[in-house]
Amino acid sequence: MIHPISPVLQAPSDAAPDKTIAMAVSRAIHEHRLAPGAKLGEDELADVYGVSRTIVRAALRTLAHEQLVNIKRNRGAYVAQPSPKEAQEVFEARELLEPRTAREAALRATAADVRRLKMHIAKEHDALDRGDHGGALFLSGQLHVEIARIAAQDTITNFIESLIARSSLVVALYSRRESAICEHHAHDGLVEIIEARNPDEAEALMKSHLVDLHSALNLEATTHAPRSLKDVLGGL
Amino acid sequence: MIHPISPVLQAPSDAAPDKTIAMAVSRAIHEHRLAPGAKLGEDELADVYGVSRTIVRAALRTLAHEQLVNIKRNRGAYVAQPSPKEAQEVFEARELLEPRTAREAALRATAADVRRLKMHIAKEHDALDRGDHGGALFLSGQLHVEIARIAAQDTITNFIESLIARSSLVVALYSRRESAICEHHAHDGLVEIIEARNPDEAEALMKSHLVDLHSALNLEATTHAPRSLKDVLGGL
DNA sequence: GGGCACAATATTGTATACAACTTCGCGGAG
DNA sequence: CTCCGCGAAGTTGTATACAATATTGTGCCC
Repeated sequence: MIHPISPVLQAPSDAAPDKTIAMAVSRAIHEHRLAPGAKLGEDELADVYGVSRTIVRAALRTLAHEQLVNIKRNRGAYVAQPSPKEAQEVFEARELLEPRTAREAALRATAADVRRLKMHIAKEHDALDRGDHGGALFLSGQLHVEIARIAAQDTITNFIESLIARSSLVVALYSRRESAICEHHAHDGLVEIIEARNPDEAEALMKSHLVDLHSALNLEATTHAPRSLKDVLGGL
Repeated sequence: MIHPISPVLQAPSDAAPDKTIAMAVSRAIHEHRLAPGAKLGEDELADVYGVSRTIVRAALRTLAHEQLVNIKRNRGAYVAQPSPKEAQEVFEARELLEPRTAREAALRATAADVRRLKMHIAKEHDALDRGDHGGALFLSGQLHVEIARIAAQDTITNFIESLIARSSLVVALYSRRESAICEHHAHDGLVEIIEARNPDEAEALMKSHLVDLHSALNLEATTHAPRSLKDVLGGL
């Protein structure tokens, strides 16, 4: 079976243009080039990508459905700012879904799958070495998607994709450690265990990996409210 | 906290018109008034709802994202026809998510919540008594959403909503018993246990309820392929 | 009579024009 | 000086016009 979704989050050039734009913006969010709260003006985007607002609106709608973007009627689209509660929920959901997919992946992974995962990790290391922080962040999330994909449960994989995209926003808002990227050794370990076809350990390791990530967040409602301008500059 | 989503799947009249249409179509699918595979012409819908194609297209896009509708580029939108594999996945995902929400609901349900659930069941019975098969089918699914809502995990609730919508299509395609609606006694039992604040039993009962539903399906790939015309009339 | 090519029709995709709404700035009244 | 209201500018929402693509129908050729 051929994976229906492009593994690099890049639309083929002959695809629907709105999907191309949605992916480009999505990627910019993943890589923390677009901060939570950033305004996404329609004319501006239309100009950047050389299409009409019609297309841009379709793309924004897609992103809104994935909860990466907030569309306020008559007031425009903004990169989403998950509340602490939402952030909590995203990770709880991941902790529910991903251990299961890790287990399934350990059961089903082919040699080719494992090869792909290893290549993925190599790219991740490479990006970090090159100082491409954004790229590493993005790839780090995508590894989780790749693992879910091996489990061959498209429905759950789609959920996970959506959760990982939102995790990017959560990390941008609430990460307390500077580099809250998945530590590489964690990912190395995961892939090794999948290669070893050890479902129980894969499940457990994924769970603990997610708990680690979760606990690296600072979700105190008091410190980080959904950062509005008033809030940021309120002291003055 | 006020529930942000309308519990009756009906958009307020002052809301965005595309959401109104999306909900109307969604409901028609829920109630099996729109069969899987039905073509959803843009002009036709625009005419029915008295809006321009712009709005209709937005609505169709929303439905496509929920996987209730399949949009084939340049060829139109059709009510989705989940494959047996997809059907399987939908129920597996439900079996993973819903027992958890049932547990949580049993822990958190207020008296008002329980009252709402009971009223919901009453409406369900009522619809059946009136012979409103479609309405009963719809309400039956919505009860699961209501329970998820009590768990107050919006992220997971959204997933479940999406899964239940798709379940409607799955039932339309693969149900082997005539009335594959959740049996009322099953729902009665669920609500009772939630009222009794018994999380363990709630979790177990939801799980077995879903397994029941799942096993009422005939997912043999040979018998029910995604019904295309060729397939239906192939014998001639 | 069957099959293929081409024209006619219908439907979807995109851009643009216009309407509605929000926001910002100005000016006057208190 | 502050506050309210009004108007201008800018942005989003919707409808429509046009372009591109798929589908259907017709007629010619074999």
